[in-house]
Amino acid sequence: MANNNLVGFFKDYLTEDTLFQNKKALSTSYTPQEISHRDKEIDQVAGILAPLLKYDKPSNLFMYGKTGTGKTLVMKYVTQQILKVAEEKKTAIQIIYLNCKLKRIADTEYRLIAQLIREMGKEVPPTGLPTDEVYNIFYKILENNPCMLLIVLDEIDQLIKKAGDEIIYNLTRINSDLKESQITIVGISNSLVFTDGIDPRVKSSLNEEEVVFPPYNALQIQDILKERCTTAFKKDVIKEGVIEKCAAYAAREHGDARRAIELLRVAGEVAERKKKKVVDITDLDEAEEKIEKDRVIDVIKTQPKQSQAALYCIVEIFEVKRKKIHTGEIYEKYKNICGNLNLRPLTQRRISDILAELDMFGIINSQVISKGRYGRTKEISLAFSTSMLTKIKKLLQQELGI
DNA sequence: GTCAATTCACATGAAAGAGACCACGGTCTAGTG
DNA sequence: CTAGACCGTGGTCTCTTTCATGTGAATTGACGA
Repeated sequence: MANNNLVGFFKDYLTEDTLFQNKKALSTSYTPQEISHRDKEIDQVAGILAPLLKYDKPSNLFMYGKTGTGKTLVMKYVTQQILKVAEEKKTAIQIIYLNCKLKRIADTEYRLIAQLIREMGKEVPPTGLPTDEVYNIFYKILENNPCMLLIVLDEIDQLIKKAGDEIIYNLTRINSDLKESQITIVGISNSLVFTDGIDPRVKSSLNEEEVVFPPYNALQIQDILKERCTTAFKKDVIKEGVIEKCAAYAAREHGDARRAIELLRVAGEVAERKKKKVVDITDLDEAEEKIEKDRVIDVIKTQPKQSQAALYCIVEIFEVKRKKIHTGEIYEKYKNICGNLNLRPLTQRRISDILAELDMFGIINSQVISKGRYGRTKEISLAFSTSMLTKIKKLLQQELGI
């Protein structure tokens, strides 16, 4: 675009009518006025947490449910309402919401407590202090400002997996020492099975009450999407069938409403960029592809060099072989490549872990298989479509500086 | 032919080391009155 | 005398390595029919 046109472009851009009315309604952090199809869960959660308002300690609560089933939404909604009442009645309630998945915020014991302290308005160095010390600071704050503290730990499974189950035990133990304040913990988790390996004491203290969130079915997702659409989009922008398809897609992905909403938003953006007046099914398909591509690219870019190199090996081998690949082959290739890249080759043990990480990010599919006499290995294939292969390869070459 | 033992090629776990980052307290240094 | 620079110590955290143990079915080989 020539420079002299740019001003015109921006002006056009401003006056151009957008398909959206209130795009925020489609963002992940948006809390709608009313939450549909979750009445039962809201009532349960509210019932369990209500004692807070009377300065009674409620039971610790545990919430299960797959991603996008509205756990966080329900929790935020209920806590908002509690805070509203608390403000009216001048009840000292503090609610701290922490997402344990966010790196460098609450993924270790130290950081979790440090973050809690920060939320309560005191500064703590990000590292350098002994963990006991941080506990002491936390304890003192609680003793000095008596309150009912509700800690919501989202994705608590990540925290426990990385940092062990002692944290929860320690937090619940603080309670018995506290005279003025009380702590209640709410754990939110995606996986139903994660409590299996943890200390029974921790389990019982955490699991005093539990609420399970079933996945939405296609019809429910349709309802939710329709509701969001009326606020988010202008009238009659969404063509018939789009919402239905969007819902069907999400229902296939274990009823993930968040995905469905994101899909709809991206579809809107795609249509808008094409200067269309409506969003139709082709936009939806394009959006699906775009989301997938962006996700993969985003993950790859944020990976460390070693992981990128490992992935590059997989891509290269796959280009030739077009079949499932085994760990051994990758490691051989990887060792060769390291020389060219000026990388210190890691041990096979580490590469094995890196492969597991890539699997977790959904970049590759790996499955442990036994080939009988010929050993046991991971069978690996790429998790993105082959049409993206060359693009990904180029991206990797660029990242690695080949 | 049948069945248990063997074997392969890694997976998976645990522990511990290296190196980065950081806070804290003590010591040293230079600037100030 | 004091503020700031500079060290040493002790702490966390991430990424790795090292060592050890586990694993599941194809293969092997002994055994009996």
